[in-house]
Amino acid sequence: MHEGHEDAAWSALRTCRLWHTATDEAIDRLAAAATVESLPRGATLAVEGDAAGTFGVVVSGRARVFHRGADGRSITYETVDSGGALAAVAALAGGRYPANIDAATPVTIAWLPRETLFELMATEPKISSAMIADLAGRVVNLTSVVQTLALDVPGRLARYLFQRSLAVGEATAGGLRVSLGMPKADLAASLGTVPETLSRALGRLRDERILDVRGSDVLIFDVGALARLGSGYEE
Amino acid sequence: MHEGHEDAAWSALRTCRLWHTATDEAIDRLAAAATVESLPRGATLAVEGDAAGTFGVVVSGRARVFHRGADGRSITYETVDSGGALAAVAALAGGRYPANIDAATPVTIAWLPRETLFELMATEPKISSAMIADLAGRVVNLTSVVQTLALDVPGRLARYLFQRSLAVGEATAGGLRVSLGMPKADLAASLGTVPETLSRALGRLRDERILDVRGSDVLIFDVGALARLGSGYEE
DNA sequence: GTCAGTCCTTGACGAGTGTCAATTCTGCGG
DNA sequence: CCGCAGAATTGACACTCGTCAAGGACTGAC
Repeated sequence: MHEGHEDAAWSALRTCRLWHTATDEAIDRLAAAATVESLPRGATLAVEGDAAGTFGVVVSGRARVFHRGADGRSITYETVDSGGALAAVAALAGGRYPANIDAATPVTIAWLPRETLFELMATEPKISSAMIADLAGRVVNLTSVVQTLALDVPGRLARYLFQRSLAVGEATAGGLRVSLGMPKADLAASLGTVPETLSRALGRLRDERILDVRGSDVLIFDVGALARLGSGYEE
Repeated sequence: MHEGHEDAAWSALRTCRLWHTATDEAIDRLAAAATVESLPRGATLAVEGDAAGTFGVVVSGRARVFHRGADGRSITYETVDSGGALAAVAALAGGRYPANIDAATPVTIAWLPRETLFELMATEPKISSAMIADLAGRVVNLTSVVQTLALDVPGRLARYLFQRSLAVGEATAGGLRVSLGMPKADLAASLGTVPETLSRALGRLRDERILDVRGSDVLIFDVGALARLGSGYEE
């Protein structure tokens, strides 16, 4: 009944880096065990503290993994795109989700029982290496989140813009043009602040002649200054 | 020449949970490859960003893994006691330390070339499972660090005291007696703040009749209030 | 007992940031 | 061209927290 979905799911499972060394037959077994689900933007996929019997692979769209503080403000741990694993840590470590997950865009997820992961690791030992590499990368990524939180808002903004300029920066006559990639309100939330403070931070960087704001793009004049502000080694 | 050290090192390697399923012969090989080093309190073991060719196992004492912000303030990721692994992530993931490490007490460390870890994983596949469990636990621990950073200082203090009350709390007539476990200056640093603010936070909890300060111990009257303040679900 | 050194506490102040409210900007339909 | 709704900006203010400075308490040595 869901043939279209399941083909896409197979591809997503195939490209998931957790088991990129697995055989196609193993992927077939995974796909057979998977439950595919499509959800609109904003939908909740997992709630911090809930019991976790399954883990997921993103088939399409983008999911956001985050913590929500007492006042409702949120901190983003990571965003996961097509082929990425969700809640793998919950499946491996404990029975509970250590974070919330929601749909940053409309997403399709293939959910798998955690047992299939254990079976896969048992039958194809090479999978373990990929898993270790993925987890180690996740640890490094989380330390980066902590470093970001240690910065003030202009620093976090600079760090974000610097990383984004490497990814989608486009050299023009006036400077390096970078789109913010999302509405300013969303960007503010993902930097752990509010639109007012983001606006002031952008204003401050503009006053310092580091960049200029053009709607939902920025023109960067001094990439080095961004790197300096964002790395935490200023002055 | 270092017989005493190396016996202690062997025991530490034997108790390290990364390879608790390994054979004694494998531990012998590890011990033979290890370089043992003793350092005084405060010594630097690793610097964020440096190239990492080795990883370590704590033989005795306690090491602190932390990030240092631009202003010198530090955030503690974890503390590692005897039998714990240091810089394992750097060995596995990239070539560089993602954090600083120093000696919280005088420590003795057994340093191992990262290749020995790979050899061990290759010859004893079960090691991989232990490694995965360790890394997954590390991820969970780091998300807890992020949650802590999302709280204000009284919240962080409450979280620390709550966790500590579970570990070393001692019921007395006057309330639950908990020792802070370290000088207040060190506690302040490990909570990511300064002694002055810690002192005020303790004063505030005292004013709210949640606890009382007795030198380097606290008497807790209302454990539930601590749990509430520290979990981020107050009011 | 006294003295010195260390740790802890308290007060005053400023920087950064969230909140609330008012204003301006932008895009779009009538 | 006008008007409207949502987004973005700006200003005023309170609160947390780090810094600096001063004062107090505890410990150990002589």
